[in-house]
Amino acid sequence: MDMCQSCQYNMQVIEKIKNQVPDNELTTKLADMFKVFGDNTRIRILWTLFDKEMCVYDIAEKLDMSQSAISHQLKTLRQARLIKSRRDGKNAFYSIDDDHVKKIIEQMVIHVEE
Amino acid sequence: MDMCQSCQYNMQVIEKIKNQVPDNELTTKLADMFKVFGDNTRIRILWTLFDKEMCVYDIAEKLDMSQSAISHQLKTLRQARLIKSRRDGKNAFYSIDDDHVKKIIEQMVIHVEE
DNA sequence: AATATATATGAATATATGAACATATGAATG
DNA sequence: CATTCATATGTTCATATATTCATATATATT
Repeated sequence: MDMCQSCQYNMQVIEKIKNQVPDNELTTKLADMFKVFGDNTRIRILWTLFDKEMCVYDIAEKLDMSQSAISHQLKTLRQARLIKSRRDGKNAFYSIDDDHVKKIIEQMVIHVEE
Repeated sequence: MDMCQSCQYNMQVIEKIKNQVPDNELTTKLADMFKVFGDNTRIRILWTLFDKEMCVYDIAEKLDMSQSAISHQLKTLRQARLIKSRRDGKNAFYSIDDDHVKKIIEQMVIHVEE
């Protein structure tokens, strides 16, 4: 695949989106995905999972929030396929399911920090 | 500045955010910025402005929406400093105000397309 | 089987948001 | 200065969203 070695951009995709406004299907998909990132709790959950997988209780404790609130947001993130879960006994361990997640957040950090 | 030549990432920023979850101030800023991108109309407006500056009426016509709806969203985008405006007689011309905007959307396109 | 622990889920509530509508403002032109 | 054209804004309404609370489910332990 034609890919920039440094930044991992797919050059074909970049070429494709250069000029005209794409159809509503794509822009809606984009907006919906941005929405998933558009919540403080979800951003913090994702960040927590950058290092390593964690179980629900530990995420809740680390972020000082209720188990229920975290569980609800985990569901949202899972449905968006940004994270995945695995059962291990009583625990459910969650981890990042997509290489892009970190890059997407990094890009936004650069934007808000600069 | 220590910057990747290909992808324009600021390496210091990337280093900084590597490990722990940052304070709420940053994550809230991030989430709020993601929220601005998290709307179909705003994504389409930004895309429309990638090529060139445009006036409100032309944006509304191109996206087949009311002048009022577009104007409201332009305000949101302007407050987030993603676009800027200039008056020219009766018209207000809007244009992208930040180099990151395109990269941020591109990154998300890559995510949803792959 | 009964209990404890971890997680998920449904309902309710409060808040945020986007668009429509009506109207106001600003600038050019007769 | 009245009118027209372009844009901005305030209000209202319907919908979406995040959290809390109560409860259900799943797994392990005794």
